[in-house]
Amino acid sequence: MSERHGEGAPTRRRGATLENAITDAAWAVLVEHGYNGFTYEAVAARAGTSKPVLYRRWPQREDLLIATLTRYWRPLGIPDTGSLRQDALTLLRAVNAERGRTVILLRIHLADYFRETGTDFNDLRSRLLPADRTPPFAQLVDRAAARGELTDVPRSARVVNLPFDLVRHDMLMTMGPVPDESIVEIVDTVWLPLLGLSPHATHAGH
Amino acid sequence: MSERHGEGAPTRRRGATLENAITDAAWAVLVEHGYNGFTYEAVAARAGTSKPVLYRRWPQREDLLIATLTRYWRPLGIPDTGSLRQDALTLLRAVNAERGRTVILLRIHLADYFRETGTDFNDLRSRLLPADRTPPFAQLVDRAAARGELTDVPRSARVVNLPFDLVRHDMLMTMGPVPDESIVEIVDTVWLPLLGLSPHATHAGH
DNA sequence: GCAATTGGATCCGCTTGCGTATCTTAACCT
DNA sequence: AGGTTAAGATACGCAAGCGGATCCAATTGC
Repeated sequence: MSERHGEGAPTRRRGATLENAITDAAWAVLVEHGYNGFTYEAVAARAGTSKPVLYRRWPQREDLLIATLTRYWRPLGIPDTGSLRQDALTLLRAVNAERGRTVILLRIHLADYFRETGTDFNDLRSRLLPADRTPPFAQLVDRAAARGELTDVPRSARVVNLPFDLVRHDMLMTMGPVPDESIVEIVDTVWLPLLGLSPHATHAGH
Repeated sequence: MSERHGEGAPTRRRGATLENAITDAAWAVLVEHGYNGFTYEAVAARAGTSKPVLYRRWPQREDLLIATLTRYWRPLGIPDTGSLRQDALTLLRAVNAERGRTVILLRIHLADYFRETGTDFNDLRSRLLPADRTPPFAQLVDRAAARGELTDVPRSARVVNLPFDLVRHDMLMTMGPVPDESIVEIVDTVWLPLLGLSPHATHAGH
């Protein structure tokens, strides 16, 4: 900004305030222009600062990328409503709301990054998340079995993670969040029947 | 190539021969470097020719892209083996083999193209394929119902297309073809049970 | 065999982003 | 208050790709 804003004293950000402003701008650029539009010039311009400020903190583009993603990637909270169906719906809605853009970003817009660095989505995830816990839906199913809502037979990961995969699939196809009816449909007409439950045999119908 | 090759007469391609060589090179560049690496210079170099040759034929980058994709996008053949399970396996294997790279390319590497042009995957598909026929899996299910293999109740598109979606999902996640066991698993442990069939109740087991 | 095409090499000016250096001055510390 | 830190503007040479123009010669059609 070479312009003075209004007549107020020129404001100059520092430290964490500045870093947050920059990673916010970086995120916006990433979402709007993809990894190849993710240039130091674009991020600096968007953040209202200049390239040297970025280079001083993140010498490599990858450093800036990681810092940006870290700010926007939160581990999912695992719901516990007492009903498998409600747990599933709640979790999928959270995924849809919180991760709608992130999933697109990671899987699609970062494809160039993965190719350039020779890395993989899993490499990136292990840099963002501490450990590999059991997948969210496996936790839901385990708890439902412990409650007696499901019989305690082994189930394939494919069936257990099916709703997650289908929602992710729809997000990738539409490049955005998924309508809520799709989530309900996936749970009620695909997943619960496969597990041997009918949607309304459980408590807490919809 | 300013080098002469061996001592043979310098060969100069023309017409269709040249165009095929160029679109082949363009495809290779697209697969290896994505849409942003899909430059006239890179394609020309790869094809062993020069930029003006490309510009003479395809003035816009999009023209070259469409010409390239057209060469590599074939409508799927719909199998008819007499058994729903075999039909499904055959179709999914064909998708996996023929479209493994294409799906990745279209969905992921062309994300930048879609954003830049403001277009959509469906826009592109309608430029590559003539009409929108009924989806492949709907045809399989209709035929199975006509044979009496399935009862003739209405089924949601979600359930009908489930195997296609799951294979596509796996291809997108692994950025490549899917192991054959996944295909069998999807059909036998997910789809057929959902349709009310057990994998081996039909003829022609695996 | 000769003339018309057209493939292929080379060069142009332009733009964008890179990564760094320099300089000012606002914001903070003690 | 005075000194230190670092934000932010500006400029740099470099490289890649763009979209053409120019030129030569290999191929083809007649």
